Amino acid sequence: MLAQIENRLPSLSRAERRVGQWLLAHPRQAAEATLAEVAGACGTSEPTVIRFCRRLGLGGFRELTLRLTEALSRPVGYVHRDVVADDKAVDAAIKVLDASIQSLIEVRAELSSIPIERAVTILAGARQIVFAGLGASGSVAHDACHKFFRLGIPCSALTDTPSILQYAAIAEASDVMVVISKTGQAPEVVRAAARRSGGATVIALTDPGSPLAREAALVLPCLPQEDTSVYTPMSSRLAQLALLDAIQVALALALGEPAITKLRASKQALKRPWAH
Amino acid sequence: MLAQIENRLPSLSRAERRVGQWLLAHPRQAAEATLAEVAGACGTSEPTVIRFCRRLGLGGFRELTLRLTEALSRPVGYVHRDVVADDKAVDAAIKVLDASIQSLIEVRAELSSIPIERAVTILAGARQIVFAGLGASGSVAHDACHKFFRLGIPCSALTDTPSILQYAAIAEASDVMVVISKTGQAPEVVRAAARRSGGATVIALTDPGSPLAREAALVLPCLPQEDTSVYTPMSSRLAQLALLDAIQVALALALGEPAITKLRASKQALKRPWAH
DNA sequence: TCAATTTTGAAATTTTACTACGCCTGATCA
DNA sequence: TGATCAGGCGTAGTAAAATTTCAAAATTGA
Repeated sequence: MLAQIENRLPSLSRAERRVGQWLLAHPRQAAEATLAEVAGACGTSEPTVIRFCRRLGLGGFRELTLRLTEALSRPVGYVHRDVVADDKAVDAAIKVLDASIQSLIEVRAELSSIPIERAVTILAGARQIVFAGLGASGSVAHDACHKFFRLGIPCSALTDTPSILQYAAIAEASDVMVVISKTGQAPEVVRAAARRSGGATVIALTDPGSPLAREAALVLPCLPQEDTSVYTPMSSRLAQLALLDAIQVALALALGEPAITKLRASKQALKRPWAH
Repeated sequence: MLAQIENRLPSLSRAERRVGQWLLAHPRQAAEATLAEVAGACGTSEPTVIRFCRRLGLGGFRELTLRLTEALSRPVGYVHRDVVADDKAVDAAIKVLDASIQSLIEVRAELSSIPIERAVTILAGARQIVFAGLGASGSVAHDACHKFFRLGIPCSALTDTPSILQYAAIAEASDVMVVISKTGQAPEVVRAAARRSGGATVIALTDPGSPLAREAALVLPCLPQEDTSVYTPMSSRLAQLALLDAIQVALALALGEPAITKLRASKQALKRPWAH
């Protein structure tokens, strides 16, 4: 539709061409606007806009808005396009979503090279699972904790340096410490993983080449995607969450009936517990 | 959109349900029809159709046709297949990832019916933003807090009932309270939103039909997808995170240079601060 | 410069979306 | 069982938006 407008542009009269140009420049706005608004924005009159529609083979203004929304909602693929300063809020939001979707698709593609099986084996034997992460990784840790404890496994989340160091000092052999850190550089966290007591197992969600990765029994790679743009949010964090989701489900399968029962019970408990 | 209609169907009155059913049965026809035609086809009156639109959170019939054409013009991808007990770990993981991707794609598709613009306007004027959520929504709150405070706006995250109630009692007019709750039923949280002091603005990330939604100045809908399978992880939570990402970026754009500078500085601060 | 033709917008007209109001049904309680 | 009330629903009216009419202005070709 937009291409068609552009095509027809040269063959139109001055006022109608103004209409076409404005539509191309503000398609989203145009799709929501009324006839009068469009005419006003183009500095022309309502009949001109209608004649414009007819000349494009449309029945009227009503049909124009339909064809426009259609054109705008056709997905262009989820390739990452950078957010730019003059994007409208919705355009920016779409770009951010696309980036997030893209990063999940990448994880999915890499899935077979991620040692999920081993992670599940290790976690299945854990006396307790401790998730550790600082800053943004802290919320990932919290989230993971919420998720895994529903399987009936004792879990906790540590999100500050002193707690992590203290825990490392008292860890036991059958504990599993899941350390989350995008860069894997934070020295205190690396130290905690290195000096853990009792030979607790460390699983690291981090950059495979980082110092933290070297201390871990198992690395779940978290591809360090470039944060080129200031606007880029941490979509790698979404990927981490999704990966942990996947592992949790796989773990539930591995644990079998008892875990499933607990899962079901914990879901049940949330079902309007406040009803009468 | 269509999914949303189907979702809402049971909670509608008889005449409105007829409208919804007809829309689901003849979506393409519906997108082109006029209000009178739809009313006629459903064997009901025009006001009923309009009330139906309003109940779905749309501005009116005009918006319904837009959302419908939108829904019709996009293909469906990553279909959700349930995890079954004899899946291998990787198979299960792939299914979980697919479900997550799908839920993000759905959010992306619904984006234009989500009042992002208004959310940005409200947040841009906030003296402070308080994110409140219990349980799994608590980690979403934490995450959001981490994200928005990097724009230079005072933020906090409250993840337990007493804190939330206490805060509600001392909220000020220019505060914004972002309440996160998938079901929107938790009575204490609803009470906190209802009894906030000083007329603070409430934004709710919740089911549009819930009690919590009624207390909010703005609802960011969070489609209550059926947790049919025990294995289904809370992928709605991923969607919430992604949506908040999008809003944060849109807000950064709206705030302009000062916020961008702070964002850049906060990113810079993370760049190997421990090097030499 | 003057018709012939096209382009354009003001105003009238029709169609469409929306609102106010009151009736009706079905539920609740005495 | 009957009175009362809330909510759902449609009639009829209103506002607004789209479309048509028509005449004035601009453009073109001699």
